[in-house]
Amino acid sequence: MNIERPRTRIQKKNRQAILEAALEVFSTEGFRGATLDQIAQAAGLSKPNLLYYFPSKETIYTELLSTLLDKWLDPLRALHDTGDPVGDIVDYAMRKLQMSRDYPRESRLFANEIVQGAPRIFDQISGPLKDLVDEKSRLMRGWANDGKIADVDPHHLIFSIWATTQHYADFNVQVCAILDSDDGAHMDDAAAFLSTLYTRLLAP
Amino acid sequence: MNIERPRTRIQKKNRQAILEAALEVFSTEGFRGATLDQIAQAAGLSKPNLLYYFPSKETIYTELLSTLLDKWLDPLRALHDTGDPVGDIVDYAMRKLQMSRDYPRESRLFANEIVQGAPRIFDQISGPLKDLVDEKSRLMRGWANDGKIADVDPHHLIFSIWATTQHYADFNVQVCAILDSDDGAHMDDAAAFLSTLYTRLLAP
DNA sequence: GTCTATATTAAGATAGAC
DNA sequence: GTCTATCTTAATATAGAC
Repeated sequence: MNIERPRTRIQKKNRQAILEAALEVFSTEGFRGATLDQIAQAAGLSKPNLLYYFPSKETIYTELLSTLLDKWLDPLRALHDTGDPVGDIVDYAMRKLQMSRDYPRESRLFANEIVQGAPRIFDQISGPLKDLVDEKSRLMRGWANDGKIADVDPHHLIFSIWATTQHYADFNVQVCAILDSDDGAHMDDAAAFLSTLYTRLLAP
Repeated sequence: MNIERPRTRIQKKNRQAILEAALEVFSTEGFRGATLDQIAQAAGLSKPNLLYYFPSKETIYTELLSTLLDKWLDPLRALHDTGDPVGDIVDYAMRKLQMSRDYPRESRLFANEIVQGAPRIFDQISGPLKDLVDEKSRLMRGWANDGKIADVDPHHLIFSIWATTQHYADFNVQVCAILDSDDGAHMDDAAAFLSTLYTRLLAP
């Protein structure tokens, strides 16, 4: 307790390097497709050394998933009443689109997991995630009852915002191929389109 | 050439059983996650017998992908001018939603492939798929120029229709968990929501 | 904490009998 | 066409020296 422990600093640095490398590999290969060799190489460590920091491949993966889910839900948590409900919801969609632009690997990590049936994160989806969605759905329901936004199903509205924004991360290869566009060059067009889409839908 | 060849009938039946089993397994496990053991068992064949019909795991997978992509694009091909452009586009979205309801495994097969960078189907995306999308985008651009639909970016409109409809197949586990709903019980609500979404967007 | 070497499975694919 | 047996490789994980 008297002097600093440099070992801890090294540990933190290596753990971070591993999680960063694991995000890179898991997000493009999925859980089964990723190998510890790939992750170790990307992290600049040997495979046994990697397993010194995490007991198993599964542990790395689940730690990644649950850590990132929290960050992933920040935009939805931030949704609240500022006096302009339509603007609040459109802003939420824009923040989600920003997340897809800035953190596409996180988005693809979740996409891989959910598409394959959420075998390792189902509890967090049916628990905390569902609770948050239900809470924000009640908020939107209230706006609809007050005539502040159009009367649409809040759950399906949230699904559509997730789908349309995450599409630019999860299906990025397809989007770029069809638009003949580099990564992210089309994001301003996407923002304009989605802003129009949800503004017209929600106008009371 | 004189009498029928029962071997051919057996071959066709087994090939079909293998492709059906492979669709089931690949769509939930992804290419790397799926094993020939799983596919063989699901098809009711031994593993060597399976490899008598297809030379490799990769062959099964790519044959599935390219066969199904064709069927998958039928709704978009069917999009044409009937005199009611807004209705035509909404109908397209409804047909796509039907596909997600009726063929969720096909949707997840493609989702797995695209999310992971489309390593085995990229050529068909940047070729035939892009051509079809560009053609239908020109059609919609014409409608917008004639004032028959609102002036929105056709490519991003198509992306949003894909995203919102396929979401109900690809992220089905999450949708069901959040809605506390069984498979497909919410599809009518989804149809109503999406119909409203695109009708309001496109009204000139 | 990090390494080399290795144990242990699992999985794609083949050989060869029937 | 179908099977049993097997080859081969790759991948997770561990042992044990340093």
